[in-house]
Amino acid sequence: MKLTKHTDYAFRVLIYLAGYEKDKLATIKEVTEVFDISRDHVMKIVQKLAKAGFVDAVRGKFGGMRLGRNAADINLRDVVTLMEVTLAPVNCETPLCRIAQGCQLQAILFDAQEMFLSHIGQYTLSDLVKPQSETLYIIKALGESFAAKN
Amino acid sequence: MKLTKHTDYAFRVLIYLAGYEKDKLATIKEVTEVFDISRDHVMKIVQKLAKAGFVDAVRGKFGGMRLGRNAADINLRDVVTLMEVTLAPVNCETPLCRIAQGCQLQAILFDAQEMFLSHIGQYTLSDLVKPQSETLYIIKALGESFAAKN
DNA sequence: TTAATAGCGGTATTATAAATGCATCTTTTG
DNA sequence: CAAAAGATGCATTTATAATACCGCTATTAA
Repeated sequence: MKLTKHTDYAFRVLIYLAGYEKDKLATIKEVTEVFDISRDHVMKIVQKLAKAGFVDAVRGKFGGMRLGRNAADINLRDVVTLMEVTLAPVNCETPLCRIAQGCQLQAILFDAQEMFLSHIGQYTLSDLVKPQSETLYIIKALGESFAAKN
Repeated sequence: MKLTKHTDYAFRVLIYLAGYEKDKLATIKEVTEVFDISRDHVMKIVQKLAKAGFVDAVRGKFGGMRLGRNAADINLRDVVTLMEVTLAPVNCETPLCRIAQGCQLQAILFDAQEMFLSHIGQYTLSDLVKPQSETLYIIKALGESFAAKN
């Protein structure tokens, strides 16, 4: 049930970017410092998000990243399925479970997983960073405090 | 999202016991051999199940175990919550996430988890081992083949 | 045309937690 | 009291997530 930190961090990055003015670029360094995660780690996550089109990464001096599409078009389910390597709740195949054939539990667990995912699928990034929200306020403050130091 | 093998194995043990005649005892050894899991491992799982009342463990010679209550009274959600140590999809507290305060994602993920659990909660062990089911047939066969060898 | 900035990507290492194994105990019955 | 069977604590191994390292490529300004 527990999601990996990759997924967790991916959400943090996306939320942070969603709080930025559209088209303004945030650097890896900024995200790294704001969330206190290692540069390399943020790098991997951003690359994955970039490949999936959730963020645009701009190389070179004055480069950085921004959302690759509108926050309202970034479905949270898609982020989870992108970041999580193993989603299956159980592995009945290797090694093969002696009672796998005809086992009713598999279907129940997979349906439950689908319930989990489809609930998340009801939301987009824009639901996490609403106009007057506390989250937006906090992000702005973090961004400003970073800008002041640099 | 992935459940631990402890949970997986707990289900296998319960399913196996549910296929037994009521009050007839199965030994750890039998479960061990039938599912090809180590004795020590099965032990741990059975002990946890016993403490929760899902199985009755009978010590001493001619001991063994049986279901601690009717299969229809063993809710699958309770089994999962018993066996899984960490159910929380994310940990926003340690270390504290900079945007935890007012974060909408937490609620969404926890609600999704609740969706997962409540779907499982709609079923009991009796749904996994129905009277004419393939599962019951397989269990019986496995039990007989074990008995023949011992 | 080079220095500085910033993202890319493969590989290696470390940390954590799950999975497993070991040793020794108690309980029950013939 | 011996054999069978479960109880329990601790140690070890393994898997995988998390992190770090290193050299690369792209872009821009002096």
